[in-house]
Amino acid sequence: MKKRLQGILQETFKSLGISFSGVDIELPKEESHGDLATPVAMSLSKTLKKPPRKIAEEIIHSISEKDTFEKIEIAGPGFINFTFSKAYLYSEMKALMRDGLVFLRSDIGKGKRVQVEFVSANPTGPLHLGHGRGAAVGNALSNLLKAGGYKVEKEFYVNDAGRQVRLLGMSVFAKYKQLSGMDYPFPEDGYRGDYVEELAKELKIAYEEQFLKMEFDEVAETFIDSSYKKMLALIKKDLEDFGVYFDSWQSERGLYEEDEVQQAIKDLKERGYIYEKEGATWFTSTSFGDDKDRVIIKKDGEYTYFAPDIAYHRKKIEKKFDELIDIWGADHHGYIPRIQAVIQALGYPKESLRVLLVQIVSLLRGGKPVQMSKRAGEFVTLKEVVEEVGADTTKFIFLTRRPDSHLEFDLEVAKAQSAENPVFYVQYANARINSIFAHAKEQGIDVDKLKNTDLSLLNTHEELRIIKKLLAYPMVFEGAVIAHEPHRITFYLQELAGIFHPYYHKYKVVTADMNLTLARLALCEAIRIVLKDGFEILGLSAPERM
RNA sequence: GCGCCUGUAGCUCAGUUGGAUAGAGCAACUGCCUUCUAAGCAGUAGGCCAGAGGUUCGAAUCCUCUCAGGCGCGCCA
Repeated sequence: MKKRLQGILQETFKSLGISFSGVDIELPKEESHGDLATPVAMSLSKTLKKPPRKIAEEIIHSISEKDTFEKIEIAGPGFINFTFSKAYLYSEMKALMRDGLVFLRSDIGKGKRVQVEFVSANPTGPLHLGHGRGAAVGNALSNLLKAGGYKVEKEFYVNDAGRQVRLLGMSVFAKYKQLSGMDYPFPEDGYRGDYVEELAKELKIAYEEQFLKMEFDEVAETFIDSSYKKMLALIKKDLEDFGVYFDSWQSERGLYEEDEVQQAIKDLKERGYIYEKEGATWFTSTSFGDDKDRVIIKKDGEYTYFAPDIAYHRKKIEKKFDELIDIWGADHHGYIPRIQAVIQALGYPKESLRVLLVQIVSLLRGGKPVQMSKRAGEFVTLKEVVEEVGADTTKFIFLTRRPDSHLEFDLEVAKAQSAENPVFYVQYANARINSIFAHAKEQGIDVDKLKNTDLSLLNTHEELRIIKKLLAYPMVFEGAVIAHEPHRITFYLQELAGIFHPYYHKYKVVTADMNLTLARLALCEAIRIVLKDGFEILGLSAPERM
């Protein structure tokens, strides 16, 4: 639809001798403003030194392919509003049904390789709701980009080295001793969740009392490794239950083992971005706009957490992806300048890495904040939320908001709404269509004949409105891919369902009039194709009956 | 103190990167099941887009300032 108009306008401009690249075409909000509109006459008014309406007139006058349109109007301060002819709409709808995804999606990525890194939670405890938001957004974004012609790799960075997993091991060790009645101090900032006790119990069963007399350092490896591995397995399981799968799990330890950390520092040193001061090793991130230089090797010889992060991003960028996307919790936004400094120090443009911030989720129950204290180990996990309100609902709530908006997730509202929840509203449209088809089959209608249906029988206002909405999908899709914004798809689906349900209520699809029935079934089929594509991108299920 | 994010209907949020008379869903009120699914439909009501300036044909959107909330500013991760 848009492409066609673009082509026509391009030609028109040529014949008028006006050079104008990238004609702005938009979907008007108001139905009376036609199917597509362009404000181009207004933008040209200054350079051409003519009033916009006059320019619009000239443009309209020079359009050769009048058959495509039912009418072309000048409106308001100089908009040109295009209303497509029915014949054109039917032919496009036919193309949609024939070509399916080829019609709906467009190849924006052109095979470009992009890596999306998300969740990357420390394997020291279960995922919480904030991770869930990252998971839902990262997954939908990956699907969206894939649908838009990118080759996408989804990666989870596993912090399996360093202080945090060690602390987990120590916590489990302390619990292990305490379980045997020993008076053993729990680490200062240790992990206190119930899962720590579970891990300790499992180790006690496996090793009985053989470590009781030992110090932590003697058994550190056993306790750390078995603990974080179990947590990681749990995280993986929770993500799978949430419908999120990764292509790659990059281990932080692996970076040390493969000498990547050392190499990365050496690399930066050779480039002249490393210096020693007060016994520590520093990276000159201020050369690239960071507030201060950052320590990468401490006075005591230990690496800071930043060192493996440097190595990790160096490794990523040297894999030569065309685009790197990191999805972080907004509380980490302060790290953006230093990571981008790394990117630049390694000789790549800042834009090679795109950091998408996902804002904090505050969890409420009945309007009251749910108290969460990580230190005391009291927090609601993603798993619990998914069990309580459902995976589709949870995802949908995340995907009906911009990632950078602060989000209030009220468990009661999410559940109480469940009867009239937007996600069900959209899924219900799909279920209804399935049910229509089931009914049609029962009536002995040959559902496979839809391809040759006479679509011109679809000429009520509601039907034309639906067809136009379907034909707008490629524009919405394209916009979503370019902007990297899956939530646009969510809103589109709600709008589509929002015109299907009234239609369903007002008209019967399966009637005695066979040709009309087939035409309406074709319309339903087209809706189903689009809904299904949207569900797939958002990672939602498409239940056949509800 | 500095930096980032946010501020739109009673509540939760959109607003097509600057377009036309700012939109949904909840909640409230009035109606609709003998029909392909009522997880639905029809209707009513709800707004100083936090505030003040500026930029221009045109601002919720861009710039400056103010106010409010959130989050960051370690040789912690």
